[in-house]
Amino acid sequence: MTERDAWSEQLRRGGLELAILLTLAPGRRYGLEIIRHLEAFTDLIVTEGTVYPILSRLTRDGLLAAEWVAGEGPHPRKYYRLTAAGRTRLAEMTDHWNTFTAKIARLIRAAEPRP
Amino acid sequence: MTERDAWSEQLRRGGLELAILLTLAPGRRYGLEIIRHLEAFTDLIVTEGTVYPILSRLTRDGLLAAEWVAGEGPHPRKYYRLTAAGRTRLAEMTDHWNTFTAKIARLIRAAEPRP
DNA sequence: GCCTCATACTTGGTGTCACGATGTATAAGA
DNA sequence: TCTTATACATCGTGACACCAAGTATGAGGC
Repeated sequence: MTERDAWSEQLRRGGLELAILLTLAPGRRYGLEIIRHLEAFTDLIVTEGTVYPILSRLTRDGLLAAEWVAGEGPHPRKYYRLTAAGRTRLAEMTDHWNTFTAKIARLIRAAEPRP
Repeated sequence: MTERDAWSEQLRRGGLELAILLTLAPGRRYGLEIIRHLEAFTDLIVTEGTVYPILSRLTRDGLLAAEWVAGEGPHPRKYYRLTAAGRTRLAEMTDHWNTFTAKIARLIRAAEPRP
């Protein structure tokens, strides 16, 4: 299904992981907070079923550290923050992102009708 | 395996289809030619096993048209060109790409240490 | 005429991953 | 007590790039 926007889903696949790490760069945040921030700040709609698996994977890989905090809200929250490894990795990924988008941008310019 | 660069592969997934369509925007090209052009023009390394399935899918979806041409090289070549639908779709995708990268760029700026 | 070698396209199997749906738990408010 | 909002977790699914191996064609050497 969803033949139309199958591609945009593909596109997100690469970007979402980076987007989540970037969201955590300024400081710790919990799951739903990340979702709301992404939507408010970039119009990127992501659901829980998408974000939680990514957060789990990033934590398992040592890029994030998780910490339960109770008493702040109606429900205990699991806060995530970047580890040192996560920060290093984020820098690498940002770098990679920039060079990759530059390549695509170059193709886009080459594809435009001659000016 | 390849835990390290698993992400960069993910990133390519979204961009490759766009990159291939962009490569075909100026005119028709055949499979290996697309691979060589991407490598020469953008340093993007893609193998046959990656490109041909994408070309098949895009053709099946009506975005590309294929045509066998013999006598040009040592082997008959299958040339691909954008259809009208493909051109429309390419414009949509380019648009989508631009807005998406703008969102990530915004996150990157927000993640930088305050200047 | 045979044998490499480069060209060119094809295909099957594999692993990864976002996404939707569903479920569980907690506590405030009516 | 019953609803509602918050918050996190997970299973199943389908899509898809990638690797590897395979097929076909003709040119050049000897």
